[in-house]
Amino acid sequence: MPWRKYFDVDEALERAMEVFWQKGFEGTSLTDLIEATGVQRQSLYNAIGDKKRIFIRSLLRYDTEQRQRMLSSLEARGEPRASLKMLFDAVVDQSAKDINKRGCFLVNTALWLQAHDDEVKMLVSSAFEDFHKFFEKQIEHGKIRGEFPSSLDSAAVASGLLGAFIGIRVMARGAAGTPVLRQMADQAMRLLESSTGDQA
Amino acid sequence: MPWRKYFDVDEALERAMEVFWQKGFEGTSLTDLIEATGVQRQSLYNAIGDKKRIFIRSLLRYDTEQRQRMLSSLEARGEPRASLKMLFDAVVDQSAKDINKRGCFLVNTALWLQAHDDEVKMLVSSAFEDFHKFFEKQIEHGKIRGEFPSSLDSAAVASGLLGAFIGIRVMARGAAGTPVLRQMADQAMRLLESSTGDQA
DNA sequence: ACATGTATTGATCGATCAGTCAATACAATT
DNA sequence: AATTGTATTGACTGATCGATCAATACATGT
Repeated sequence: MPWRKYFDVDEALERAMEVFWQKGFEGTSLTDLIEATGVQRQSLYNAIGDKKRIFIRSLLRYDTEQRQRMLSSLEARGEPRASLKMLFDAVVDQSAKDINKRGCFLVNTALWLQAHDDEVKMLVSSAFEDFHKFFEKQIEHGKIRGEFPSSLDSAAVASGLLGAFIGIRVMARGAAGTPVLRQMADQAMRLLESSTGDQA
Repeated sequence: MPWRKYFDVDEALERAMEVFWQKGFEGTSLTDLIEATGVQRQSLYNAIGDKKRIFIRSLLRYDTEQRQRMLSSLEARGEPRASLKMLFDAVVDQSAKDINKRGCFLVNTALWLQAHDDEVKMLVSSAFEDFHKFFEKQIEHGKIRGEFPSSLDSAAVASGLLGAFIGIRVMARGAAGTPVLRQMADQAMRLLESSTGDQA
């Protein structure tokens, strides 16, 4: 019967993800993917599919390995304020260290949703919805624990945090230095304090 | 002597800007530009330059006509709180109306700075610096006028506003609906209120 | 009316793109 | 060891990319 030995698809996807992450869909050629994965064209097609499919699989991998893993580990701590602070600190830290200035694969993709089909749009949108839900849940939990003022509009503040997060990720790609990113993160945390307008 | 009649370079740049704005540098082909401007290849090369040059001229045009015009008109009002509110309202409004979901040309470009050369990087960075300065000046002015609490860290809040602005612009490209954008804008305005942490 | 010299035009360049095909390599089954 | 059938390999497809060339069109200055 047939030859059953494959190259490691997961490993290839990991490499492909890194390339797409940094150079985007249009900026990445199949030649780039071949060089990065060490896998020949036809083998990629056989094992995964065409370029769009490789991209989606890569994005999916990022979503589960980076975003979901991060969020659920933070969720497990049970200390909303500390978790949110850790999240924003981690983003700034990560951006400062990232010499390639890759930012966030999901955010990078979100800016060019029009160029992609509905499958990618759904993936990105639901990832951001998930992100929003995470923020909202943390805020709700924090309000119960007395870490945040109960006057906060959890859903609205969650949107604010999401926006700030994305802003940081965009600026981290090269348009701003670490100090500004740090300020952005600090200001995001300020949204969790009660403000003079809340009582109105 | 020579034939002195040209096509309208400014008009061509306006059309080119619209295409680059929506599809990005890599997503736009010379054929796209020719169709959009109605100008032949060689004429574009003669009058403006190569694709990179057309892109830079388009981006420069956007920067002066959209960003600078908006900011200086807001600056002229002399009412910082109202101006900042108008800015964020305008962004949300504009995003809601924009059927093509173009977002902001500068933000779109900022996410792929690595693909561009230093000239583009400088252009985008200084545009964002300018944006930051605008926010900071408005906050400073508002503090003097008593519209904002003097306890605010103007530079830090300016970073927060810039981050929020960018976040809105990114999500407006398709990953979120108008209600979420509105929440983001409202939360940005909350950064201008005094919060419990300010006195620490 | 003629000469001048730039603007425009259409054809075309080599490079690269995503994707495919046919030949080969080789492990598993008999 | 011969057969079987998938994995791999490298050559190749037409399309499209940005950019250039040579020929033409034509307003201007004499």
